[in-house]
Amino acid sequence: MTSWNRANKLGFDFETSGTLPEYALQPWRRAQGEKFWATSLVYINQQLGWVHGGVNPTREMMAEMLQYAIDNNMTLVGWNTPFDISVLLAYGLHDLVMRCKWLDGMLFWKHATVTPEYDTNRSKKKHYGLKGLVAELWPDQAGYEDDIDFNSTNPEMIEKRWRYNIKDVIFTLRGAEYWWDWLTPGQRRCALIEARCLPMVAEANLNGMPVDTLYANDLALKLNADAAGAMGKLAQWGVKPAVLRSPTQLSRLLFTEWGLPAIKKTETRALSTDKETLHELSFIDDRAKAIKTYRESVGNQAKFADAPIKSVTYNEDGCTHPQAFIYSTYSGRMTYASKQGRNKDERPVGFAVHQEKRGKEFRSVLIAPSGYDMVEFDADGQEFKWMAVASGDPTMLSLCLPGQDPHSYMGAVIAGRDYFELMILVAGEDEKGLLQRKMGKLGNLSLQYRTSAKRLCSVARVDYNMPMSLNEADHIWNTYQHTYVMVPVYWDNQIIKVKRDGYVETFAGRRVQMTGDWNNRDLRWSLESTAINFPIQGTGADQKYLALACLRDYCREHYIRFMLDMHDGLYFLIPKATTAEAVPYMKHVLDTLPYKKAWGFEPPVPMTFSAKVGPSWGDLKKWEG
DNA sequence: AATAGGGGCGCC
DNA sequence: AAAGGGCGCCCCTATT
Repeated sequence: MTSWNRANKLGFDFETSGTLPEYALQPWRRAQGEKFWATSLVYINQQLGWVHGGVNPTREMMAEMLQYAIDNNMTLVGWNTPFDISVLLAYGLHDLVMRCKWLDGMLFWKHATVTPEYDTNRSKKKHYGLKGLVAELWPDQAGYEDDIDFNSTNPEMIEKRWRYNIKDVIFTLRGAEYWWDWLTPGQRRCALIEARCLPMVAEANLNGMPVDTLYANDLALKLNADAAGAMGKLAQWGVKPAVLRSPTQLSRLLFTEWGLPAIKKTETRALSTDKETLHELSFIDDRAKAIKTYRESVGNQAKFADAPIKSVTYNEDGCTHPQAFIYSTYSGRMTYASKQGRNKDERPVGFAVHQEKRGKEFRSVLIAPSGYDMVEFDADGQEFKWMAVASGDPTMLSLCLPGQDPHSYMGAVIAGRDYFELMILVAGEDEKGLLQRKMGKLGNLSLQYRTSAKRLCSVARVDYNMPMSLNEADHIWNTYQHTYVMVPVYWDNQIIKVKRDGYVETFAGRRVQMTGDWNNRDLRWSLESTAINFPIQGTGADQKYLALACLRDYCREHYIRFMLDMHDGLYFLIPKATTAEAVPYMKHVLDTLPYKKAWGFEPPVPMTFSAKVGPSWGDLKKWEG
């Protein structure tokens, strides 16, 4: 990874507008009778010292820029580049876009400086915008964006905006170069792989995902009926919905008026009214069960039925457009924003797709566009495998080999029976066998990161609805410690190492600064947990970006669209006629990702993916190739 | 009226 | 003393 070469970089930036000011950030409005447009495009060849582009840029002007970059083997450099790429895509330049190379200065800045949030300022999330960059690096230039009207058609303002646009590109190039210099070779590798995914993320944000609004309406009605049913049971007690929606009022009702026993407290020492509390209370009082049902139904309706419908209504294109951000977590995972603007000005472009409940009932809300199959590639046992690699635990590593079933193994150890015997029972769908495997799965998934027996017990009871005593939880906890002996050793060693180094790295070289106050009683546990967790979770993120990068060309050649990232699951839309050929090919690419070449590290166990195909998110079937 | 923060909860 | 981590969104409440 060499030093920054100005000769092969082309800085660029758009200014945009729309029939409403907020449409300036919604390129998908272009397809709706051109309610979105670019007001200005600047691209700069720093080496040759010229500025190209112009105000009211045409599709031809944009194509010219892309063709120039391709012909001269130059890389386009932007700031928060997915947005600007989605502008180009909205103008119909898909093929050229996918053939170009892209970078993002914001991405470098993030890689260079990211630190866990609690390590710096708990309340203020750092922003990595261009204006913030200028304020930090060139404070005398700060405020250059003042008085810019992005929507005005006044000739003076157009001229002013053009000069502002030029400044943006200059700062973009300077900022990208500045932060590139900060990066270690490993960080540069990761950032470049991530940058390969920029146009795919731009495409997903632009296209959004079709919502089955009829289905979503039915779901809303059903959840509404569930809530009404629960409310009906509570009516004789004079309970009002508003009370159930308010933690303070609910607390008064449960513990003062009804005199039910307290289960646990919140961080601020109030009596908790959460799901676990209601779950435990439901064993002694049916009213608690009805309250739990009511709260879950109401919450799920708002989040997963009403919100998708609202976004489709707002977007006017039958689609929901949660906006993916590559940069938003320190671990490297993408997150999705459902809204643009804040508070009263909120624009509901999407919904909380990342939190979508598991299960057909909810996930059927999202469907493939006509002519496409929805395809999911899921990284098999991703966190279990990376923990096996990180800890070097021989038992874990052997369970990552083909034909093994880690959950059956753990279940067998917990039950004190033979592993292969249990595997046979599970294969025959024996009820007791399946239950023992489920227990093993719970242990494997819950105890990887220093969870206590107490918490394990709660997860089992509340989330899995499994009866479990604290004694049984203790047994599972102890079994985990004895089964994967190197995992607790990894925890200890990792804490010492990260404390000493002042940073923590993934297997790929992604890095987070960890120079916080390890002696602070309130911070220590969090810092330690990040030290343990980051190599696992962050490597998963690196793996996802590598996967996307390696699939990009194939997707372009076969009109396959990247749709959604769910951390260890990647979703694509594949033209139906292509699916039969594409799925096995893409699976092969994913099963043989070039880790050694990309990261300089070859995982000692096979990293495989499973494919699922179907017409909607709720109706995906395992691909039997 | 608008905003910030807490409680709670969904996913990985 | 006890403590998995990472997020974003919904709702309510207190504050200004």
